[in-house]
Amino acid sequence: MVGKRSTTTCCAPLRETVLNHAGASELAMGFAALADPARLRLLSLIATAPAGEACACDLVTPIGKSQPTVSHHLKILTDAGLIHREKRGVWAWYRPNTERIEELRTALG
Amino acid sequence: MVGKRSTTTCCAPLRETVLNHAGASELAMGFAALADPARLRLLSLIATAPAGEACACDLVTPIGKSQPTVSHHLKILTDAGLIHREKRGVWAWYRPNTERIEELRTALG
DNA sequence: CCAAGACATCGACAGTTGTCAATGTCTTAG
DNA sequence: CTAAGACATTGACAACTGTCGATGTCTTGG
Repeated sequence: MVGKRSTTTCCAPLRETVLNHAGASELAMGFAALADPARLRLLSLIATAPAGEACACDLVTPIGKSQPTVSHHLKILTDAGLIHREKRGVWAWYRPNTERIEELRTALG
Repeated sequence: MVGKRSTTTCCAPLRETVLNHAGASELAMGFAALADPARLRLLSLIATAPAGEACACDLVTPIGKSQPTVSHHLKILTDAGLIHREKRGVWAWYRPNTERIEELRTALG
């Protein structure tokens, strides 16, 4: 259950109305991106970064996996809309996409 | 990333402190259970049920998958701590585990 | 232009997941 | 006790996922 997210705003809290198929897919893609410890730690590292953004170069060591693996996880988080990537010179900078995170949080509310 | 959850309370919001390995695994198990459209719709059906609980017998048709598949998804949600199962007579009744759902919601906060 | 370095992509592989048909285990009506 | 029915479990299979080493693509310093 990975894939690129659509841009529609989504969804009412699960307990309020029965989730339709489209909304369920949309949310499932987001939660799938959170369904891995390494990705959760990446998101946490990025969200707690002092300047509000983190350099990919500082993420490989704390995660303790290979550089391609970390790059892969960052791509999944990006495709799911949970983080935003910006390439500046040689480095890639990541910051959390608060709206999308809040969207998932709202669904659980 | 499925499995039975532990009973420890978990975790501070991702943005407040960097998630440790144990907390990451704990959360990942929860989010993995949410990473499927059918399971999200099941949880939604259960959470919106009038009496606060839903009979498994009323869940197969709306999901549109086979009975064993629905049973399988309900087990995953149960093992992840997101819903609670109670067998009464011939029927199985499910209700949401609000604390566990709130736990996941808090992590995204 | 060249070399070094940061990051992404590719290819491969083992492990996991979603699905269903078939079957098993209970519980209750008669 | 027996039959029917609700639900769980099993077995099988294709599809997907996480991981890494090797390699590719940029960007910058010299």
